[in-house]
Amino acid sequence: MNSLFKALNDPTRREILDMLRDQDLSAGEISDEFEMSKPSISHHLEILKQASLVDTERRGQFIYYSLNTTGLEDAAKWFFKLLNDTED
Amino acid sequence: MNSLFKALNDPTRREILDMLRDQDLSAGEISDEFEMSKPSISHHLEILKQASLVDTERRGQFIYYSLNTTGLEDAAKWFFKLLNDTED
DNA sequence: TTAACATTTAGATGTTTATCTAAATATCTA
DNA sequence: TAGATATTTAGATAAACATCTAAATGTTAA
Repeated sequence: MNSLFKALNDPTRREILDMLRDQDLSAGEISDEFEMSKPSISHHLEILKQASLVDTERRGQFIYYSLNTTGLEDAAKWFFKLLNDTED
Repeated sequence: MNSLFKALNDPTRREILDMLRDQDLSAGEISDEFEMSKPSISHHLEILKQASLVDTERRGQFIYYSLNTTGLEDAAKWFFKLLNDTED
């Protein structure tokens, strides 16, 4: 759970997740959307990967990133648990 | 959204939220559950409050903390949005 | 009104994090 | 195989963060 919340605690990384909702994107395509160096984006992608929020797949020269919905569901469950069992 | 994810990105704060599911607790009662100084816990509580994850109410000498379910629901909605509109 | 208790504020310190540039690695194509 | 392109790794730096102790503030009760 630690790596998950760590990964979500950055606006750039949340925006990357948002971008991946529509389509898979290569590291370069993601990087193009930000005014930030490629190594920095690469670092953000690595943190998202460690948190099981994205998956990767090499296609030729490119490495494509996609959302890992299982990871997202696990995060959503954490909130459900907190909300559902709460005494009001 | 920034203060929300920042608040969630700490195991102590997440445990505090978990404790508050069952009952409201004073700052001291919360502090008793951790091997950490009272000022540190106070600081964590302040961050949870800024994120609208908890509310406070003074009762005499004590200040009681309770879960703010609205704040939690907003967080849950963020995950829903990411999950529901995703192309698979 | 003073002593005791509950909580927060202030200030300091070590660690983690986001970012950069430079260099390394991997793949494709001419 | 050499050059070009895509991505990551390494190393450095400044900012943010978690934690501590000491001091301040707020409340109760004798």
